[in-house]
Amino acid sequence: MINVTLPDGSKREFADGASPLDVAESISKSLAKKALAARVNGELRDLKRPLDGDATVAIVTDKDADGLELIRHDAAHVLAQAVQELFPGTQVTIGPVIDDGFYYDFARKEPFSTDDFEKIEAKMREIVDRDLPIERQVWSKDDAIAHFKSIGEAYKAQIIDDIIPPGEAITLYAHSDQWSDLCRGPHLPSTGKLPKAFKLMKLAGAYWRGDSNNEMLQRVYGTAWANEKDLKEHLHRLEEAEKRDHRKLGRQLDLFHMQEEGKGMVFWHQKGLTLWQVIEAYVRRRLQEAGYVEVRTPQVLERTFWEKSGHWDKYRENMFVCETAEEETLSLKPMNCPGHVQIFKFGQKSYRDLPLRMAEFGACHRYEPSGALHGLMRVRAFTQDDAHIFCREDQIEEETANFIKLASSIHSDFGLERDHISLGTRPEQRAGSEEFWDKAEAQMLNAARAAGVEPVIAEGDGAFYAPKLDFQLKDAIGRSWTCGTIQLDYVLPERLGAEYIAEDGQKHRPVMLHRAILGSLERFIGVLIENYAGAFPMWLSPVQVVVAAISDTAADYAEEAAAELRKAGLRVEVDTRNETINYKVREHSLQKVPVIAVVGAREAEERKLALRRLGSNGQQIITLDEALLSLAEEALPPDLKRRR
RNA sequence: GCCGGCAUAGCUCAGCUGGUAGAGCACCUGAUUUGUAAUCAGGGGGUCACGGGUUCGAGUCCUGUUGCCGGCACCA
Repeated sequence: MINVTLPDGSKREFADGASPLDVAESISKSLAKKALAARVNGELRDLKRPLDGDATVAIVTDKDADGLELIRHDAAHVLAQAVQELFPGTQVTIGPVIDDGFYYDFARKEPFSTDDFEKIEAKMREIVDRDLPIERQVWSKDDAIAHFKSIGEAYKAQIIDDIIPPGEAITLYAHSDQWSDLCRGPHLPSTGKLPKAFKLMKLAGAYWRGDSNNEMLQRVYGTAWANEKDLKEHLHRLEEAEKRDHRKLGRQLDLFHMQEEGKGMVFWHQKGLTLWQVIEAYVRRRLQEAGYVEVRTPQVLERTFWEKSGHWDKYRENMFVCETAEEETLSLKPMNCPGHVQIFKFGQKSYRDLPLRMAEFGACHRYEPSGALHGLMRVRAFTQDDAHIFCREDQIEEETANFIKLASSIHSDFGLERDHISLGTRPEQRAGSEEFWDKAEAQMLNAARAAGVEPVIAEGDGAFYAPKLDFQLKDAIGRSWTCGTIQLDYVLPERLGAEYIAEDGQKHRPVMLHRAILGSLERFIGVLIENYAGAFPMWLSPVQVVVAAISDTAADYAEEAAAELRKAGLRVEVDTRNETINYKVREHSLQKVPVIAVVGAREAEERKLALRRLGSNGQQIITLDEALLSLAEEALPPDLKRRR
């Protein structure tokens, strides 16, 4: 006898060998029908796998997050079977679940085409209709390797060989006798349980085992949902997200453009630059408040300089190098750190000067691989809101914690929600002892916790000389970008000979904290555009108010009102064109101007403004004097608002 | 950099199996002086990304290059 405890706390008895499916059936026929898998003592298991003994059992259906994951995993398997049926000779490799769907990597000489998708999807539906029982099989490692080799699946054989410790058993999941795949499971009880709400999305290349030295496989991405409605909603969300694309909005709102001759370089138009300047001024105030000093270092420096810093050796491929008529070799700075060390080294520094927080809006150039370029998010010329904190070792934690608080406050002032903070730990290739890394990783973790955040551990993602914390923000379609980082560095001060006089009168080596809050102005503006879909809050909006005249009779007053608003510090445009007010409202609304001040004969007469807010079609008629006060107040950056 | 796709007017796009380029918006001109998301009429505008090739003839087919898009790798 097996005692089963259900989620509601009730207990039932079953014969030995009973499975979660029996449990589901004992509860209700409909539950058994909807059941996809079960959580047995917290572990996700196949529905038909017999219970080992007394257990708590929760039936998983497509309403659970677990259920959706199973559906996606099975969709990947069904995709693989469909592809192998349609394209014999194609080898399978791996097919995991990802956000919103799944992918499967195939090895096949001829490229797949998106034209094949329809055919593959039809075959997938056919496999669902076959309702093949999905069976869990336990194999020995050697048998499994021999099996996959015998059927020409070299990649599978290699995975098993590399990943599974010798002697350990592995599981295969078989779609009846038609198809099987190496898999930890669990899976649905049969292919018929897979909802047909799936769709193949895109085709891409991907290196075998994620290593660019390996051959490239063909990756098919798909999405899968519990039902047709969820699928439709997902596709709709993607369409909506596309409208927020910063590259599209950058053109529509006349913020910036890029062109062939300057790959990865931005031409900032007037409105985009205004946004930039507002952001820069805000960050400058926040840094000044937080005890930073601002500096500026040269754009181009001699090769010998970069040799000393170590970049010539380690980073050469990514540097823009140039030669002069006098045969000097120079490089555009790819980062600001070595320059800041020079300023630190200039003259003598005392322990009383520490921590020294040295900031620069530093324009850097990096020769990024062409395939990495992506709108404003990944460019070759960018401006970091960079700073280096020179401090003693015992100041690291406090400085790091304070930095995290400052960065969080700034991100929140911009209305951005952080996805997560990641702690990049020791990479495979690294400098420094294990003790050093143990200590450094603990310092970063403690500092994060002191600032009230629990970082997600990114194994092996640290810099080669020390761990780092990265602030991850998401774009419109869910891609995560690093905006903000703090990295510990003992190496550069050593290399470049930075030192200070301590209380003991001796020279000591400072530690450096590299840190940025926005990351780069370019990327940050890209994220901002997508976050707001171009409809910026008043304080960031390149144009805050458009004064639109209804007819020529109000034109003079419109100019006068605009001049007054400008005097109050607002960014204002006037529209006295010979167009209807409907046309003007539409145009400025599409340009996402937060406030349109409509003025006609009445307003001119009474010295008033009819204010219309973006996104509402009501209006607020107030006197020009009132408007000057209230709009100026509204347009104040968040930090200045707090000071009042 | 690698795999795949795409490239037609300022923008968004149409142009079937090769027969000599089109729409809407934008722009310019004129009329209209307008009350909260497109006033009407007329006009100008394209080496069809660039370079080779096939053909009587190429936007369309082949090929090379560049750029962009989606991934992968990279991002101290």
